[in-house]
Amino acid sequence: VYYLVDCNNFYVSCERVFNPALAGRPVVVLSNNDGNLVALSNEAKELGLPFGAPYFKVKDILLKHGAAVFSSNYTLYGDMSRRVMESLASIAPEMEIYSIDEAFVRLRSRNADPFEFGAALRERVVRWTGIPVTVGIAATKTLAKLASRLGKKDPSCGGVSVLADDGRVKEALAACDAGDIWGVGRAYAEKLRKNGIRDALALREADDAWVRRNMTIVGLRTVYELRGVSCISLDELPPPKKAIVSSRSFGRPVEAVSELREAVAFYAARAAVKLRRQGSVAGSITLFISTNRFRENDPQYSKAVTWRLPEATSYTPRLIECAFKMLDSIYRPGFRYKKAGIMLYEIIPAADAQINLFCSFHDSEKTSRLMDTVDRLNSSMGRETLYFAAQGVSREWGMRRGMLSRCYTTKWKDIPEVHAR
DNA sequence: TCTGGGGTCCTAGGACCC
DNA sequence: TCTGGGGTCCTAGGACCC
Repeated sequence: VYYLVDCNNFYVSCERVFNPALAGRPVVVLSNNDGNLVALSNEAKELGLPFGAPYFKVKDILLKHGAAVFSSNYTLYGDMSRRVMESLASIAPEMEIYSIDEAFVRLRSRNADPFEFGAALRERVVRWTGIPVTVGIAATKTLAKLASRLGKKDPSCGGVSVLADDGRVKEALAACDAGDIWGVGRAYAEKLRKNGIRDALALREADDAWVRRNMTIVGLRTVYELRGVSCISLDELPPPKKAIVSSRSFGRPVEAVSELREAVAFYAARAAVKLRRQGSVAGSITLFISTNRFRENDPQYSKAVTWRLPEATSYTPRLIECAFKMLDSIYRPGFRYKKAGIMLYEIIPAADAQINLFCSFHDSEKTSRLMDTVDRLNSSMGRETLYFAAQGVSREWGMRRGMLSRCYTTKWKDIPEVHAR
């Protein structure tokens, strides 16, 4: 039996844990740069605001209804996520962390009552973290996803939604658009509709050969999962990343190459940290820069370049040096740049890296110890305890986040104070 | 003025190898 | 008339997820 544990309006719930006055009010959390709505409380959803709406377009509605608005505080959400996952791990025999706010749990025991175990999972997370969750329970991951969706729509189920007997499964599938099934996106939903498959029950009963031909093996797996045949396994430990991306829009347009250099160094350094965290090195690096595509009357320029490194590395100074040269190769003056980013590819375990006979510089034990020391200082003493000067100090190009809450769980000076009288 | 940031997988077709 | 059989690697494009 699969259990999908899904946090309700996760980012909003994180804000509410430390700010109970937000209960019952419409609350939204914005994407980086205070760009779009990425999390909405139920009250905010009731105002008819769609996920992903640009903030500046819905600001007035939010203001009118007294909504609380937050910049995204990933330090807080990341730490709360860790707590939720640790709570689950304390009773889940097998578990996969699927995203920042979702985890799959599997229980093989035939003795356990699914509803009771689901309720236990839910109770533990709520009690230990204050984050409300919905648990969807079914025979496959895809059906568990559907179960949790239904659970969120039906407050009377108390946050635990079981989709067990086939009669109920059929009923639920018949009432569900095919496009709302996990694994069926916009394009496939449209294709299905054109072929007379509208609801998920019709998808489940679709012809295997047709599905295989039109939706590849991936689509066929989804169909099997709807039939109760488990095809998508539980991945208990995440596989190492094959690509690492670090990019951001700027808080304002950037024209000077000196500022772009800071940003590019900053992204390269972040990507390198992610790379080292999984014990890998990267063999190639991509840099892209672009202007603001929404400003149609501005001159537009966007360019990406990929270079192969002479030797795979995770050494930050080398990646920064490379990024600088790449920037010089594509930068053109006279444009208002809005975004830049670094991507790392050809990622392999550090121990497997091939040494280049013709390379004048090899990553030595010394450089890797240096990086290890920097990483450890930053993880124990706080982000950016040490960073490279090339990343810039004032970072005036940095992102806007004017409505940031405190880092209640990760910064000493932000810990909430409680006064008892 | 203002529009996010990460990722993965599959397939077809072409080039190449013995 | 009739032109083998078995592979790998790479790329672009398309799909999906949170």
